Amino acid sequence: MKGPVKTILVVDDEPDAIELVEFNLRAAGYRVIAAEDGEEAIRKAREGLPDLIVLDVMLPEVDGMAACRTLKNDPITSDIPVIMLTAKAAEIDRIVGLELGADDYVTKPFSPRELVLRIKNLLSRQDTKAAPLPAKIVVGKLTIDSDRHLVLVSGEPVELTATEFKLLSVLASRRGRVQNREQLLRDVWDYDNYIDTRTVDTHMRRLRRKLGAAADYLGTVRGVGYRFAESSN
Amino acid sequence: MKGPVKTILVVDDEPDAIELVEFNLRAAGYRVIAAEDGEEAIRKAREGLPDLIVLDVMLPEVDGMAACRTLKNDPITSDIPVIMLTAKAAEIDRIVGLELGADDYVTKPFSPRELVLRIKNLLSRQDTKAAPLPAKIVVGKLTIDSDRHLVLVSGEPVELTATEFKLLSVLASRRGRVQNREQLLRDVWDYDNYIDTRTVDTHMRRLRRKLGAAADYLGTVRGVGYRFAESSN
DNA sequence: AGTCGGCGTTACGCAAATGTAACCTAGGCG
DNA sequence: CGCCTAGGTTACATTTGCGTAACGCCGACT
Repeated sequence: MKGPVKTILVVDDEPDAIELVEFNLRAAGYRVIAAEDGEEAIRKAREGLPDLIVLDVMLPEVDGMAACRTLKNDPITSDIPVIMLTAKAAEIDRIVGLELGADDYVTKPFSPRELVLRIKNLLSRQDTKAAPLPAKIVVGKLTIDSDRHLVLVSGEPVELTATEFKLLSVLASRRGRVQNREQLLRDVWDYDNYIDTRTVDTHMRRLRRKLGAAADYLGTVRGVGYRFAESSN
Repeated sequence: MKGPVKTILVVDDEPDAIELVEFNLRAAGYRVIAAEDGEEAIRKAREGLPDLIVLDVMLPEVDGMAACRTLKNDPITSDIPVIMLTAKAAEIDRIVGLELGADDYVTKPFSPRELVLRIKNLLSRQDTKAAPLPAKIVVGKLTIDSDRHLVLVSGEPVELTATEFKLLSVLASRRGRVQNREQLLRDVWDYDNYIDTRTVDTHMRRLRRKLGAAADYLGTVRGVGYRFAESSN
């Protein structure tokens, strides 16, 4: 399933840099719009509502950091992921400290490949974050009803704890897509970052045991994460 | 405000009929999935969870009426409005008499325009179903009469305070669905936000004690909230 | 003023749920 | 064939959530 074409707003004051990035993003299948200073960037972000913004730190007029802060404070644009381009790695710490709300950082010079990867990463995260968990999910002999907080396997109710239920719901709602442990910790444990990733394994184990016959749906993708699939093996 | 695209499941064994309906519904902005017999219809309804079902009365295998009854008896699909297609107007009375639970009837041949109008009508009704508290709720040995502010357990009146009564009513009116403490505070205590969520627990305790034998209906879903259910344990 | 019932809060203890660590198993690679 | 790593499995200490009871405030009624 292929989503609609994503639009990226690229902001840099050097035409050469713009051209390079633009060329590579187009090649990767994105639509690109460009801006050359912070003011233009904010205007185009508000008007074009791009799916992601690549923003150079150093800009004439309104500089990149100020632009980032403005974008993130404006409810219209605050959900758009921002990748900041910095000249020196050392700058990143300082920028992060300012809590501008940028979502990722890339140091110049960067390989176009790396930038595209980071963009993909951020966009996919955005996709999965947006969709709220559906109220009911029915797959084969498994039924998940969020309203009633009820799980049925072949019609028989199964008792799950709150965490187990949420884990199952998140996996099932992303049917077929592999979720790595970090994603699961983020989505099930709500940004509670100080939890060991192996904890996910333990809960998967508990889930599988309780689901019995329906445990087949919970597949492991070695080295990557877990996935909800109809035919797992 | 434009909601998400609605999905309609169309069930008919004549490909021509499906095609006609499908074309017109698509034109009206709906997503359409199709099924050709009752069994397929039930399966696709459970898995696809469409927002509405258009169901022909005459079908091979499991016929339309049986399918309708099955759909309406299954908690997963029972909320989905069903429009039945019948060949003769005279049939409608008979079908209504069977109390299948269908929400509307359209006789063949029908104008696509008419069908679309009825669909819109049913869907909008679905959206605005903000369910006010019903006047009377009777579940097993428990009777709640809002008008008289009266609760009976196995025919015996039970004295409840105003808060207890409202809490019980709200829970009972959402039978089966789990309500978290915030929801209960909102609906029972009317937006009085400065109340500790643990207060809900205390009132649940008082309610349970007063209800005695009927306290079984009040289930706890650990980590989530409370639920009114017929079989709690 | 004094009493009383209803309500929100707080304290406490038990049991379920949870996170972690340790050990075991199996798949992938040389 | 044996190592190595990722994940399965198990056990356990800790944490959390809730039932329960007791307290104190407040308004109504006497």
